[in-house]
Amino acid sequence: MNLPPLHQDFILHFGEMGSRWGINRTVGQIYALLFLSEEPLNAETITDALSISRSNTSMGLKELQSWNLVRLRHKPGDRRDYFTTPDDLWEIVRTLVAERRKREIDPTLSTLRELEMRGPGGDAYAEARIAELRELIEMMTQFHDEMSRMETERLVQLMTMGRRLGGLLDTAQKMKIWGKS
Amino acid sequence: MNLPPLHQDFILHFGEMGSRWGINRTVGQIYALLFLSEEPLNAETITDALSISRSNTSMGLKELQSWNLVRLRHKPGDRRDYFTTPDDLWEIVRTLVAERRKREIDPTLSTLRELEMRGPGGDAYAEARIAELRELIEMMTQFHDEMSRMETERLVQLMTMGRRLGGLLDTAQKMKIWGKS
DNA sequence: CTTGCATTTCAGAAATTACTGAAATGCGTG
DNA sequence: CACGCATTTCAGTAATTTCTGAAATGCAAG
Repeated sequence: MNLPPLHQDFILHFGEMGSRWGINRTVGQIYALLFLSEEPLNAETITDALSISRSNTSMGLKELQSWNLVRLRHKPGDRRDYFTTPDDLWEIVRTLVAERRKREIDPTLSTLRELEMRGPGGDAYAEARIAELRELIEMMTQFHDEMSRMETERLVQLMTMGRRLGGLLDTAQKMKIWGKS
Repeated sequence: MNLPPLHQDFILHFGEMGSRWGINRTVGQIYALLFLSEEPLNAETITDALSISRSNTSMGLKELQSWNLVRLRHKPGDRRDYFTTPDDLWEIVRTLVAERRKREIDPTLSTLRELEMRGPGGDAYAEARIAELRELIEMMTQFHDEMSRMETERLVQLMTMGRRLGGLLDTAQKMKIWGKS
């Protein structure tokens, strides 16, 4: 890996972090490398920059594509694939959340619903617990749906509200801006 | 593993899910088992229920304790340790978020800040990218701080606002409920 | 201080996951 | 349709993580 120290350290950090999430070190490093690069990079360049095998690069890129985290580009007169990350960081966050939801939340909801379908079976506590968990997850995904309907600007606005959130709820409630869901 | 099918399937599901997060299958299963149990369980019971080794149980419980995800209980006249999960699901979510933040977000923020400290080094794009990422993460953690200051009831209120969030922002802005952050 | 139970530690075994090089496939160009 | 380059697949190997049984530790009660 022969990169400027800044890139080097950034990439190593996200390699480590990657392994705490579901993705492996290499995939994290590839993403970090692309993230810092203004120009799209091809597989050969990535392979050299990270000192990994060409096939590892190929698998890593495939993984990133399955997460919708990289975009494929082409240069005129060059038939190699070039990869970039979106310029808009919020778009990256949205993609991450959406993909994790698809892979983790949705299957969990199906399982919980399936378990509830079986009806009472003797352990009322466990059944209540499962129902409660399902409700919580549904509530959070609905909230997320709402947030993802907002454009970036609005989201930033919401985020920067800082400590005014609680007060806002008060005001809204007094004004009956919304009713019971 | 000799459990009712409901418990069985719930536990297996969270075992699988656990491995997508940083935690391993066994730890996920132990947590799922405790989650469904009204009564606190001791290590011996868990070992038998999941058909794992006693030492594996011990390590799993240690891991869960390090995440603050289980509570230790004692029964009079019994010196074994008993474990439970909190009744309040929101508390569980809060703990999860707080711990992941401590382990993933905070170290990342330090790294990014350290990288920025090094000052201009030739790659303006990469430096801008890192700064932008740091700002995004800071914004999200501030938002999270705000949300975690709210009590459960308020949070549910916020979550169930459904599609009224965007409108609420409009209204609030018109009324100048908050200014620039 | 010893006994008896409960828990933890730890080194090695087992299982899983990641990585590589070589071969195969795909695909545009002449 | 064959050549050349780019990418993917895959079987074997390497590395890492998880799990176990045995030994060590801890600790309350007698």
